[in-house]
Amino acid sequence: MRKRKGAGRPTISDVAERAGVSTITVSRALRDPSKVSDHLRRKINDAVRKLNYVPHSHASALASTRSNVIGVIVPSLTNNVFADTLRAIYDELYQGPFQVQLGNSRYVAKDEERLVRTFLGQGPSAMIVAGVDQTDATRELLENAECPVVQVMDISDDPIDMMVGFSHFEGGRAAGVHLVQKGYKRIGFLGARMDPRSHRRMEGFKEALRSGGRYDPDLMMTTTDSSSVSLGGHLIEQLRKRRPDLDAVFCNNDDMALGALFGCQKAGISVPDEMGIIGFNDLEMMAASYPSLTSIRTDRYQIGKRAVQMIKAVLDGETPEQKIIDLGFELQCRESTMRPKSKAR
Amino acid sequence: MRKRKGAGRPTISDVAERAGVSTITVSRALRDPSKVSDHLRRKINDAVRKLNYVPHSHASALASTRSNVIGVIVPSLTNNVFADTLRAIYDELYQGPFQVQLGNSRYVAKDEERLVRTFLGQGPSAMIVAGVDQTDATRELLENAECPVVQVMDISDDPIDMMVGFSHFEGGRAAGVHLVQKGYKRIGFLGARMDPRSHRRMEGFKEALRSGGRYDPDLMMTTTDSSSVSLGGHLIEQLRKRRPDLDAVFCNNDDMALGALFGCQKAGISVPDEMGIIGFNDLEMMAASYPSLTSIRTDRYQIGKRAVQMIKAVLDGETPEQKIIDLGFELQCRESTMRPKSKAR
DNA sequence: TGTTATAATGTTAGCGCTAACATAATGTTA
DNA sequence: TAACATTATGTTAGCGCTAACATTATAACA
Repeated sequence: MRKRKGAGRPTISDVAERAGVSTITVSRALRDPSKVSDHLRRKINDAVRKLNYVPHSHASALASTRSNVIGVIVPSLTNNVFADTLRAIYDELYQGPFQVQLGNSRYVAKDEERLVRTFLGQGPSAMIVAGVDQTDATRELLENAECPVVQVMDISDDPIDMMVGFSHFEGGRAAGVHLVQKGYKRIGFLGARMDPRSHRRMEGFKEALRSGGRYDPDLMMTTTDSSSVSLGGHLIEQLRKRRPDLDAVFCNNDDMALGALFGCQKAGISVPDEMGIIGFNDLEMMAASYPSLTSIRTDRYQIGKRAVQMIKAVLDGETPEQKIIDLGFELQCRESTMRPKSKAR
Repeated sequence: MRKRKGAGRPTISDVAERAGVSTITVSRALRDPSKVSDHLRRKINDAVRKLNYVPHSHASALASTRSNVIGVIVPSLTNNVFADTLRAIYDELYQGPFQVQLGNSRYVAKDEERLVRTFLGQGPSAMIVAGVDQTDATRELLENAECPVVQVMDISDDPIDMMVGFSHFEGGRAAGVHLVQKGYKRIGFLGARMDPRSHRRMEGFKEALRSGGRYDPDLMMTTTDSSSVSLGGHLIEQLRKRRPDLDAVFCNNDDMALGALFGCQKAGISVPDEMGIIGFNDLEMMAASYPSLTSIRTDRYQIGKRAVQMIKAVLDGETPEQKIIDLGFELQCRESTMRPKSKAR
């Protein structure tokens, strides 16, 4: 006897036998109940319940060459920014038949490549990847993938397939313009992690400072350490030690900005009078802090939502009217940069 | 002609043909290279590269009745607490052959049940679920699952299979004991979301207050709204309006605690002199804030790590020496509860 | 040198499901 | 009621891979 024993779980044949029908009828009853008469459907559902039958998704995927899996690759699980987008993706997929396959590239391009390769092996229905800075190999893999691909969080003029995001360069520029307009003179930059998106923010920021005649390379402080609240505090302390005349900073992200605020409070420097602070992303806490913190609001939730909507549309055979969606950003001006006019030095 | 056309991607037979070997040899070369001679292995690897072959994981899972998928179900994607555990799980699984299948139950027990059902359909190698408050049906599904199951973040004396976490009741009690010891008199509780874990924290907290003769039900303020920094500010404002004599609060979690701090600063109430604040989880920001915030430190990363280690051990045929791992917690006493002795009213 | 253990490769069948076609049951129309 | 459309169900094969056994090449040993 040379039988293989399977997983031991009930199969569709067990259900079919118990319900007195063929397997294909069970298959149909489960996938599209309208194709099966009430009479049989009831019998089948009973059998399913009795046997506690759960379809074997791998078998289904193999037979139908469709997996209903959407691969999502983000660079960080702990960064709230991606968490919001991820939540939107899950929310938007909640109803449908799709499953999310989530990968964490940890900001390492080679890891991303590995993940893309693995995910593509599952014949995903679609792929969502963060950013536009894939390796050439990753790009090629995704370009040749037989499924819709959406790059999220960023935009460029050269999408692999589709894109939803906003311009980090412009976001950084807006922050710079704001600080210049508010009358700050010695304007610095605090940047942690410094992934490609952060770099573009910094470049936009620098450009704004140059245009405003306020660019001082000595005030740009970056590190590859990952961002945190405490790091924001440390960096502003260091930068002030080097340049006590510093009077404003644009922080790489909101954690850093909050840390910078705490750092100032600890040092007895008043925000916004002696120090203007602006962050990036506008996490929920920015409005709630005291003083409230100015930030560049980005709609991460919307990004995830639109990405999934685009994917659904394409899978439904529609042609999206635009391949690139720029969701923009919005400067939320709050107390941390509300410098009284009179105080301008 | 009645051929089905497959996904169009190269299959293992294409590789076998090109390398001039049988499919099983290719299969072996990819899964366990030591079982194939150098000579053939090289040929096979060449063919794989030439054809850009990626194994079809569904076919593999079906044939081997092993999926190498570990199902993980968390109640929130945006809550940092789970993000840390999740990151640990991904980190710990990084090397091995395992894939994570992540589900978001949004704190809804029925959704969790649905997810468990779906995940079990993929014949996972293991399951990790958050908490111990599953529905009866979910419990039954998991108890009958033919794979290791680890409940994380919490502990009870009645595990489905294995458990890694800590006692929320004891954590809450420790917070209460701390505030009583510090000499605070009118001690309140701010609770958002109030999922079962938060409830146990509150119960432990109440017990400590009762023991210390400081329990006042009028000072316990809860809401089902999801927690946030701004909510922490609103709740403490409301509670102070109701009871201006309030002099300390234990917050449900750290976001709430930070919000409470900002709320006090806004109202001109000094922390810790006029108001003691203690949070739960000890997120990174707690140590960096000003004043720094006392919290109950929990090792979420370690929880994820140990969960995966237990799973790996079981899958390797080992019997874990303990089924329940209590990782405990640690009160981090910081400025926000450092009330000068003299100030006690 | 023949016998036996070991390593390397191949053959066959089947994992559980669904696509594609086939057939039977029912409804519709003139 | 014949002729046809429509709906409901069944039969068969195969998705791409690997378990289990079979065979052949190579090493080890008396």
